[in-house]
Amino acid sequence: MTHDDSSQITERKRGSGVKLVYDLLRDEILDLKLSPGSAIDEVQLAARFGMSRTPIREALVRLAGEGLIETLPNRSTMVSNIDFLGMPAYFDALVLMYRVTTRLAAQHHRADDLLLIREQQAEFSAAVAAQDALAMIATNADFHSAIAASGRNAYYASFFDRLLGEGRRMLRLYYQSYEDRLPARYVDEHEEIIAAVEARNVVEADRLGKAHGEQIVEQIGRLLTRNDRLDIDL
Amino acid sequence: MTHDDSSQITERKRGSGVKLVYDLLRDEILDLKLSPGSAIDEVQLAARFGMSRTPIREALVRLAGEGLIETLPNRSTMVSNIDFLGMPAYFDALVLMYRVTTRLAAQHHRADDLLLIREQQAEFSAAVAAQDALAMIATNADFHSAIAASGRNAYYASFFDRLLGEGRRMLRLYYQSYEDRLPARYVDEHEEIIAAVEARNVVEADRLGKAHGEQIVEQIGRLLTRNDRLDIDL
DNA sequence: TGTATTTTTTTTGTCGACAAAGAAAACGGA
DNA sequence: TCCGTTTTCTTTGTCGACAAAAAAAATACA
Repeated sequence: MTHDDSSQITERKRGSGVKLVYDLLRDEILDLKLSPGSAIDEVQLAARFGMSRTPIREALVRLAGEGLIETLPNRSTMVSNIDFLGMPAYFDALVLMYRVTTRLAAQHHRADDLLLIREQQAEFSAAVAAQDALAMIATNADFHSAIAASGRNAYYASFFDRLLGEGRRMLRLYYQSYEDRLPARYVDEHEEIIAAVEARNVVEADRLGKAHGEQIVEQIGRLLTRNDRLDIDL
Repeated sequence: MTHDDSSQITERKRGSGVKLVYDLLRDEILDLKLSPGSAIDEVQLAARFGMSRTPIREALVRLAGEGLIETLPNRSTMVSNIDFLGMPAYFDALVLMYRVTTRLAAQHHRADDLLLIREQQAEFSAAVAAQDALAMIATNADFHSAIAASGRNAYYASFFDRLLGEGRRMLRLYYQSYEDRLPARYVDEHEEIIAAVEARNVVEADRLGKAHGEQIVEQIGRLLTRNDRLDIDL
């Protein structure tokens, strides 16, 4: 038994249960609290949240729609594995979306967007200062999500959100091993991005978005090749 | 009453019901057989398919995940409206994905991919010859989906599929009004794209993808401005 | 001991029922 | 007749139960 939240079986409002389960499970998956490949038991979840299987099931269907869990027909459902083979494709898409969303933000942002963006940047900065890896990862995603939202293209924004979500799991691996060296640089790069967006400097925003994305990709790539070497050395 | 399929309440295999309902509803929505904004009644669907509300509900949750239907809390669920205000953003994303997927296809396709692509092109060509608007729209999407799949980037491919799906509804409007003029040109452009992909000519594939996308966007744009003028003239 | 077959157990997919939340209709007072 | 209140009706969200599928365990047989 790893849970002791039996005390919070309080009255919930009708219809709120699904969102509750969905949000919590999503976070646990993306933070690697639920490890990829581990099984998910509907009955156990139902007991844990003090509700029937029906709303649990609905939350699982939604998560499956996002590719975060996989459901074998008639048999167990499990947390999706991280697709290491597909990582080049992932990075390609991620960098492109960094570029496109930052560029569009420079073009289409409105004054009050910057407030929200600065807010996210402040939270990211605070997480870096506090050395809180999990918070760093989440607030970094929120920052870029806010940039994307200010670009006023819902299609890019939702696609980017999905990529960032998937990326949270890989970043989690990254921060687990490297132990907080470079995040300070990301804070500075974020500041540069904000400046370029505010100045409506489209070309510079594009360049910074691309560089920022490639930066992160390179770091993760370095981690992975290091892990490969370890395998060989054993 | 518009349905008379009460005869096909045959034995289904356990677990197949959801997919059945999902696929059918999805097609009906994208073909505009279910008009945007129209209400969806769970009970009625359950009766129509001869099953309980539970699997119907699961199919609806999935469709909601793709944005094809909208669910107001505690109140009715309805087919999503086509977001005309968001169309510039949509076209922007669509053209970019035309480019990227065609480009990647030229880079990464394998020999047997071309067979599938040519198959889809043949079906599209047949639909054009038969003047079957609905089939044209669906097979056109399938063609570009096959191109994207051969590019070996699952992230782009699934995003593109979603855009193409949403686009089917707009194309449906388009073909309803214009009555089959330009489709023949699209067949030729598809052939050019296939040739560029097969020759692994990345630059040409990129150019053709972009041109093909902008072509379609321009046509739809023309339709919409014409409609605007009609409104003013009344 | 090892393998094929049957039985038990676990877990999912589906069902019918019921209560909550709105919407629509019925009602009443000015 | 109009407007606010109450009552009925419709539709959703949730529940507990049960049967189908597959896995795991038990059994039989060589």
